[in-house]
Amino acid sequence: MQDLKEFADSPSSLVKREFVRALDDAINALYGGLKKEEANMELTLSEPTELNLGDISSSIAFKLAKIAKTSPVGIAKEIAKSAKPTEHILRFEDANGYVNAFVDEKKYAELVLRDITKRAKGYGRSGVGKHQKVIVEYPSVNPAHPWHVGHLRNALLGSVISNILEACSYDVEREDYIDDLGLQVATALWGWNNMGKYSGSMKFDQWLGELYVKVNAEMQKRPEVKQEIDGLVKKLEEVGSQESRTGREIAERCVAAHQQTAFAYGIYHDVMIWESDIVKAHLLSKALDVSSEILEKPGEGKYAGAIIVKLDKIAPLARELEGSREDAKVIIRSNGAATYIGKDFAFHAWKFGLIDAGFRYKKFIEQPNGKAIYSTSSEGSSMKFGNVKRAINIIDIGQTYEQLIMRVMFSLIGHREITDNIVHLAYGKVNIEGEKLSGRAGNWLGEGRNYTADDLLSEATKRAMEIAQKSEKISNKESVEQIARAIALSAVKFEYLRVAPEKEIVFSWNTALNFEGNSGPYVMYTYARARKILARGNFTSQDLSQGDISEVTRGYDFALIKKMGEAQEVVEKACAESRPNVLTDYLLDLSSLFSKFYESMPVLKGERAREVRLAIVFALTVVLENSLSLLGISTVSEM
RNA sequence: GGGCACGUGGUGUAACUUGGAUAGCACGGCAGCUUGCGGAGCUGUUGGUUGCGGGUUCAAAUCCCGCCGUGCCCGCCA
Repeated sequence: MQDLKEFADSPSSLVKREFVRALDDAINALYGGLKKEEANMELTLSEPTELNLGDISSSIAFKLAKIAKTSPVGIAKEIAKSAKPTEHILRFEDANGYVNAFVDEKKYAELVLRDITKRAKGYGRSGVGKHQKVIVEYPSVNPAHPWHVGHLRNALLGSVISNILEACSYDVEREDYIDDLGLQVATALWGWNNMGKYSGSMKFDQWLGELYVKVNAEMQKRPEVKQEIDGLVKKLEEVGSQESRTGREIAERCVAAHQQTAFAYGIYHDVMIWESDIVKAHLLSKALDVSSEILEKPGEGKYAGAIIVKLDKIAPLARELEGSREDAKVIIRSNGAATYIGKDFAFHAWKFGLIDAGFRYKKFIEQPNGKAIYSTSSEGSSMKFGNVKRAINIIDIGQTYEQLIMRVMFSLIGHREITDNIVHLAYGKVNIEGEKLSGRAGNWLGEGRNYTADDLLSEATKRAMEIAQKSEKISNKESVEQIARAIALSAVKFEYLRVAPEKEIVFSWNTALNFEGNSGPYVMYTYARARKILARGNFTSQDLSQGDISEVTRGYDFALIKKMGEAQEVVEKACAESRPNVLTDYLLDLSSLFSKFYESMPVLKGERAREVRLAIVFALTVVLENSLSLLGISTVSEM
């Protein structure tokens, strides 16, 4: 287990703290009696709009001015005059009522460069998670068709958020919930029995998806098909039935195909939980036992025979539900089958260790990252999955209502802490050029409508190949394909991740295959250029000490250094908010600053500044590499 | 009927949680930069009453109230 002490202070937070202390001291000396406790000093901090205004800024004078009923300009002036320099802060100035600090660029550069070199791959990581156990659920695609471009968003978000949590010292369990008992699998099973034969010429999930679409079309023509499928849904739940065995087999083959997609995108898991194993473990009745106090079973009326939760119990804790058309939510149907909310509640009771499932697990497949995915199973051994402190569910925004009810139910049975620690990461839908992605209609696969995640990757790779083949910078032509693949992945991933999760995305080939501007390839390109400079300059990381730190100026070199000093705070922010776009923004900032540095400050011909600039370039490659790896994007040294 | 999310130049977006200096970036348009460490780049320029109207505040894209628009949800479907 990693020692959390090593994460004590990042360069940017260290300087912030010095700044805050200097301001505090100055304010106490000047206006000892003035109540400034109300103003949280941290929250007044920002970066000045221009480099020549300084490096850190505080708007504290505005708050004090209000209390003292004088002008902020005068207060800022006084504070700036009496604040004492610190180890890394040279001087203070006031401007427009702000108090600005000028960091000693030489000392700070040394601090940042040394920290990056020392921590290397660990640079940018944080200890805030304190090894708390958290389970992240994604993408939980029905095993009846391939992933489409919308499922990909879910999987990428889940995978990257897991990476970020891990970088913040959380102990992460990457979990995938497989509903092999639902209508979708029943539909596929009907097709399997009546319409199709798998020849092996196509990826299994693709084939199954097309079959699934055909069955739906058949259902429109012959209503009796729907009834047969409904019958299959029941049969699937019968432990030991022929249908349940075949259904699981089809689902497993489909999931194995999903995993090929996942691996191609560098998306991994630790454990899969199958609905059929949840049923076998009687998780539901155990969940009912612990929640019986809030459940009702009406003998008559609309909900006769079902087990329900009254919404008026929930509404006081979730005001969004007042005024709903319904007055209750069904947990168990009158036919005995659980609803989605019922299942999800039981599942979360397991996740938090409220009930024990006695699951057995077997190894499902060895992943390319060297770790196995375990799967619940009727055989195998017991393992320590679940029993977490926090659960993050990557589920689209349309399910907010259900997630809310499910979460609040825990408060009603006396587990407020569980409600508070189930995070519904509600992401916006991915639409395709004017229409919705519809699983049922299957408007995203087959016959020229290639919107599967596999289609996207092969299209992106094709496009990257065209560009990479023309590149004169790639010395080893045999690596062109591998490089093109890395570039294609970066383009697609970056494009998905740069948009805030809650926003809807209209999928378009043009933006998904963006290789310029705010894009993954742009960041990779920056990295490749930096690497080339290091190679030409024969730089090895031990040379860091040879750099003459006094050659650092207040130009783009220092701007870049400052940005690099923020890495850990950026990762912590991305983690706290579950927003990978915080990281993509950071990478673009870094890349853009490096480009400016590169254009204006020669490294190899930098004369006396050569060594320290090489060190800056090296530091940049480390920070880029670390940040990109959290996004699941790999680097190449030429492209 | 109720609720949720979104609304920022022609387009895609950042900043909204925690109010703060000239609303940042990219695409597109226009004009430039390569016998220079990699032009997938850089520089300049064009284009915004931050959906509308009020309010709070020294200060509002950000907070509050009321509207409008778009999408989604409120099922014994998952």
